[in-house]
Amino acid sequence: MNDAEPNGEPRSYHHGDLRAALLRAAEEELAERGIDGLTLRGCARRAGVSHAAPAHHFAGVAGLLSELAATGFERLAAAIGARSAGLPPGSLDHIVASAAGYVDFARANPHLFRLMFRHDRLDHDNARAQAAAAAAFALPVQAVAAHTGLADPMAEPGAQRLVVALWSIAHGLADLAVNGQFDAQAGDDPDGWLHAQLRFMLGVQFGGDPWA
Amino acid sequence: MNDAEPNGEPRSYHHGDLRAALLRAAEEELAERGIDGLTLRGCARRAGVSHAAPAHHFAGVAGLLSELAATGFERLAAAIGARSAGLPPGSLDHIVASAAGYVDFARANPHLFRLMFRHDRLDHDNARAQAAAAAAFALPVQAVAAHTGLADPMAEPGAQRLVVALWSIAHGLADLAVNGQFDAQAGDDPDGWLHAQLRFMLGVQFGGDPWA
DNA sequence: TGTACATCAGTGAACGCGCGTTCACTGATGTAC
DNA sequence: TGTACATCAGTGAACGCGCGTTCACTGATGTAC
Repeated sequence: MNDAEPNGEPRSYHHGDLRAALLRAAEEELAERGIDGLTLRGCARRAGVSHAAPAHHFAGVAGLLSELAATGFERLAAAIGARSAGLPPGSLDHIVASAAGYVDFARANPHLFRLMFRHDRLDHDNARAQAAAAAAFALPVQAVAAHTGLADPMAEPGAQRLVVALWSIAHGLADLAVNGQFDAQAGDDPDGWLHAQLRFMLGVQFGGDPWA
Repeated sequence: MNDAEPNGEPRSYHHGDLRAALLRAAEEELAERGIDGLTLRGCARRAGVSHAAPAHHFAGVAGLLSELAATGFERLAAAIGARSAGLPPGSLDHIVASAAGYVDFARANPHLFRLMFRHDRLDHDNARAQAAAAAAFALPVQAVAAHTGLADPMAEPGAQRLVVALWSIAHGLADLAVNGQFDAQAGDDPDGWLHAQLRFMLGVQFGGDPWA
């Protein structure tokens, strides 16, 4: 079957980069079958390797899922950063773009997004996942810092509420959208509908004119 | 073992109300083991009945979970109604109380709350679950109708955005809280912290003075 | 340059597990007459 | 009031399934000398 690399070279006994290949396979399994349909054996199968091989690279299915979740948080942060790059830090445009990055990431990777919050399936002390999550959660804090001019928004109750508001609004809209709750309302332009909704909500919270 | 009812009467061969007993057992299993730890066999075990008995009452595990989810939506609507009852319809107090009912229900029933949105585990066409979900989702529409004076808020873009804002804010805060994301901020009074946060967010959206 | 050896990364068979489901069955209940 | 019978709601054994994990193994690689 899969005894050759894409370039046509025969595959050696040693895979060479099985760990990365398993992570790719796991992400595909996740996208196709969902979190509960993902198994170590299935990932090994997809990677073209015996079912016992993953044990050499991951601490069980929780270890593999945690690495996937870490990747998810890293990509989430990257998506937010890419969206808001170039916009004036702390501006409403910057904040709306950040939230849009959050929502769009969730919609593009629904199962990965859900996995990232499924603590029951993740290794509680995977260092990379914890760091990636912390880095992603730091983004709304930075946005509010720029918006308010405060060095540490979390130390000031009003600014902390703004941070939590930003995060909750993006997360709530993303989660409901991922669950298909807006299918009836969003019509044939869900992107436009969701972004208008975000701009409305954040415009009110962050002081712009929401009706503009 | 469990061959007697709580009142001491010996249990007959026929259970009498096994369906209800299985639902109770299922809810306990759900609370203790989570969605993925709940099995038909486990529910039967807890109800003190053979593992094949549930097949007489539910269409597989999806059928049982859907009934649980339906109960969840019914209780969610009841919790929201109980919280906001007596407050002036459409007032900020009414809206904040409704959202607080949503958030508190989620925190009190984390696994049930998660189950209600796990479409992959539910029967897509369970009539009771669909009706219960629709009834719950009608509450924010009614709240905005009272707030704006519009008969059908969903027909007017601005009011529709208010409905979605109310729902997203409550849902986002609830979901993040259930996932423990605010443990660091909420301190030793999570109720007070969450309610202050809700009042802040909704106060901005619904026109009161959020700093009051 | 060659050889011995340790280490690493895979294989494939085997294990036990709990699950959902099926099946023939049996005890209990209700109804017709 | 009694009897026959159909139906219902449970039982318990059995099935096949895919899973995670373990195990002895083997091919490939790297290193010491």
